[in-house]
Amino acid sequence: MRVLVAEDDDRIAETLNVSLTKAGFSVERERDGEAAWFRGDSETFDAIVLDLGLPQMDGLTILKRWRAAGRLTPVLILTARGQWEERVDGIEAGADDYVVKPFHVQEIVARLRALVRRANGLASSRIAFGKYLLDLRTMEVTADGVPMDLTPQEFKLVSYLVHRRGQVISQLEITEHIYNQDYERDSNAVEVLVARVRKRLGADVIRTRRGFGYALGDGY
Amino acid sequence: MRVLVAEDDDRIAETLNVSLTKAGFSVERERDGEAAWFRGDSETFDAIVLDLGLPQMDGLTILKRWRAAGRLTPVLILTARGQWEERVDGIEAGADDYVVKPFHVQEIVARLRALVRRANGLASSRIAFGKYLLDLRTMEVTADGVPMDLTPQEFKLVSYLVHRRGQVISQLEITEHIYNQDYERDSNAVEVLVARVRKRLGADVIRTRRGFGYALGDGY
DNA sequence: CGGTGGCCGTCAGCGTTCTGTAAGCTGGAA
DNA sequence: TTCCAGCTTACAGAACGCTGACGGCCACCG
Repeated sequence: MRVLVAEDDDRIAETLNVSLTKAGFSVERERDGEAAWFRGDSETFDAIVLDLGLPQMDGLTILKRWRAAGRLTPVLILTARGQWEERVDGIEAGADDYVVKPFHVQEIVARLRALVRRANGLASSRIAFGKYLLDLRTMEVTADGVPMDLTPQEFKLVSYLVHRRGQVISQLEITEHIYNQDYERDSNAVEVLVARVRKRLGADVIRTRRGFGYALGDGY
Repeated sequence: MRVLVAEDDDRIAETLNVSLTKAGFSVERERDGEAAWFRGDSETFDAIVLDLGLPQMDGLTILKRWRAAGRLTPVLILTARGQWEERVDGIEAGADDYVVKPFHVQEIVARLRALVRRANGLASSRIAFGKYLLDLRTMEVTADGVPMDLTPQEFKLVSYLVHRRGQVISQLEITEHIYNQDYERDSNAVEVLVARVRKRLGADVIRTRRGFGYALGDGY
């Protein structure tokens, strides 16, 4: 497990380094924002610990850039006590978790483990597709942070397609997965639903494979 | 906050039940190991108090199974005085904290609160959200030092939402975590409760995500 | 012991939003 | 051109959540 620690305070960084190493992570460290952004953008880590108050480039900016570039590496944010707006901003910018300073190192370790597990397992709580971000925690699909206001059924459909990205899925399969068992065989409910999603997210999001079913559009 | 107490001794269990309930937890209890394991595996609790000496299935086994299955619920272990090895084993098996019998109930309460807080990434027992301050010890919500006089149920709701800030929580989840097991399936108790909290703290505090559930409002 | 007040779940009614259905239309494939 | 899978639109019933009123329950108090 490779972790990037982006933290300018030497004392904190050293504490993290010791504990994380002991916990079996291999730790890389950067002290300024620009360097941190570059490494996070060009290398692959299993998780990143990101202090919001970095010199050169602000932590939030870094995070947003990564997310905009489609980097899905789990990010744990370090924020000063009581800066709750920062936390909210951080989450909206795409942080997967945050910890308030001063913190217990054990906590960071535990949370990093959880993040990595979640990211490796099937269930990451945030999935990017095209310009959209699907968040299972908030049950939201956003484009650049703007919520798309999907209804429950619409969300289910998108969510299902995204989870099976790259595959063509028949109407029957869709029906079975997003409806209860008491569905009507001959019903155009799915077609209508697809139309509704297209109206919200754009016609390209769902591609029709006439005679076979539907799939996420190219580039999604 | 929903807590599972896995304890075979009726007297101890009852003591815990009373104190934890008074402290704002909703308590579920199991007396034997197998039942405890099953419930901890299949339901979600915010914390678990686990006696190591349970009939049917040993506490350590239970804990290991939960951890092996990826259950991250904070677990506080009850262990007999002087059983030093048990404690070590417990920690290695994935316990988050332990208390030695005989114990002061206050200590359990305090430690449980700390566990729940830590599990949710909150450092202090006083948590700010928006202009409000939530104090878990006094069970009070204040705005600029002015108490908002929430009733116990109202406080539970707010507290739960704050602990899970950033997530959308379904009515079912809310019911499960702030009421005891004997809840009515079809009841609008939660809706009414939400309305009452909004009347006190302002309509924005709780956002409705129609068809999904509730979440703390933007900026909280 | 009876009265009072606060808490809280239930209920009925209402407005809003969601969603499946139906009916007619479109467009791609053969 | 024909045909049919899929699209579009309108609509009505269902689902959802909000509100105000009510009453049971319990603690407190005279």
